[in-house]
Amino acid sequence: MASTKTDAVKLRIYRKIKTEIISGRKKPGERLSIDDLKKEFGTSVSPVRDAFQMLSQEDLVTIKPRSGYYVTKVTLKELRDMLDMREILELAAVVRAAERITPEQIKELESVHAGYTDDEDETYSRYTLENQNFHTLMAKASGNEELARQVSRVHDRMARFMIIVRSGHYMIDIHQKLIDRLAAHDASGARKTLKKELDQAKTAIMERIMEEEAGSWHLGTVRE
Amino acid sequence: MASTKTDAVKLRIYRKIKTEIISGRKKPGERLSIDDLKKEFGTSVSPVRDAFQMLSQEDLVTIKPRSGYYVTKVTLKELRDMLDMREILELAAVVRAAERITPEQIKELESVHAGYTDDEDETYSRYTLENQNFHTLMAKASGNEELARQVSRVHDRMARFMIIVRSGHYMIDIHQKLIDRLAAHDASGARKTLKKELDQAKTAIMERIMEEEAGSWHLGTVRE
DNA sequence: TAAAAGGAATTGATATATCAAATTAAAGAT
DNA sequence: ATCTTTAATTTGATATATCAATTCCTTTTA
Repeated sequence: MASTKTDAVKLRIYRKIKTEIISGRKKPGERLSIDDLKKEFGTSVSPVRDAFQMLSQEDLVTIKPRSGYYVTKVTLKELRDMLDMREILELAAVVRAAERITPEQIKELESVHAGYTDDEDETYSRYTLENQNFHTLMAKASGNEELARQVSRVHDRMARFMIIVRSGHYMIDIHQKLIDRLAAHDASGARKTLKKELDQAKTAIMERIMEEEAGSWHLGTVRE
Repeated sequence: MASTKTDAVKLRIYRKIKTEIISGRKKPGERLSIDDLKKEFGTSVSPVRDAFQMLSQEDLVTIKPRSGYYVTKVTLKELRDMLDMREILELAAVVRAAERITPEQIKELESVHAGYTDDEDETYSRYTLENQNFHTLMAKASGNEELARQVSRVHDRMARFMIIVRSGHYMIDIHQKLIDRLAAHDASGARKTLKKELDQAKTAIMERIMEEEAGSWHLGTVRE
């Protein structure tokens, strides 16, 4: 996953900006300057523009023609739509995965899952990343690559709102149960378990948003 | 939808190539030359590259770095995945649409549907376009804009394989019934009706593909 | 003082130039 | 004659230059 010397410059720039947006370091509404990036990477405008163009296609960057590039703002409505999308895609994926998952794929899920601990010192972003990893792997086990890619995409766009519910080992327990149900090829059990996790996550996200951003139209927007 | 003078050049180029790919005029595997496009539009390389970059993000164009831009090839597996995706997305959409569709949206669906006739003289592409339009409108009625966009995207990628089953007024009947069920806010009825249409379309597509492209790895690929 | 108009500065879009990789064709060896 | 190696050509990637729009600040006027 790391950048190699064969990678085009635009891909390195693309990854850098994407990480900054997903992690929340670059706030919605914030301007992304071509000039800054080209200086940072010691390149010209072309690769930077290519990178922005790609990110805009993923809805992470919004282009205001002849004006500038901005981190895409997310409205409450859009967040709801994304959470709904997540449910549609992941529930479809888990049912298919339960039918056809292989022992190797179970092992992969377990190895990602083993990375979790309930250690409070662990960084927030590490949990989010591993969680995203877990869910993407599950989607891949569905056998539908397009479905897996869409799951990953939705997670990317929601990453900065993702709240990992870890109270009382909740996450660890539920992921473990999900692995068990998948290994037993129990589709409806796996579906029910995942639904519980998704509901929990949705509630946590919406509650925190409502508290923190009450009265504000956009979410996580940069103050100007 | 037509290009206006305020549109950036890259958008006009983007639309042109997209139409050519979706309609099947540009065949999978076919090379798309920057030089040709820039001459055709009387511009320089920059807008053409931007357009290609956008299309590659939608999986309509594949970039081979330092080599060229090609119309994305579609394997049988990928077509299956897309048909599966279509089912996942559209079934989720129709259930939501049945719950919340407005009289205005019903009217919109009816007006698109009224465009259908069983006239054999009508062009194939007109049917495909109207069908895509109908299904996108339905997805929009779900209230989830992200869902609607994904439905539209999947239709774009599958457009050249779409076979409208019109024998015995089948399409007309089923779309009419779908409108009826939506208007009655009958979610399970609407779902069942749509499922029937999707199954029919899937079977028709797979059967024709199997016949016409038997023994070939890729679908609709340009002979070289 | 505030609003509007005009102009300067910033910045992205497009055009042109240069560079490097990849493909293809040609030449030589087996 | 065919396969391999190498050189030439094609073509995309990147860099630089120019153009045009937008933004923001200043100045003027009500």
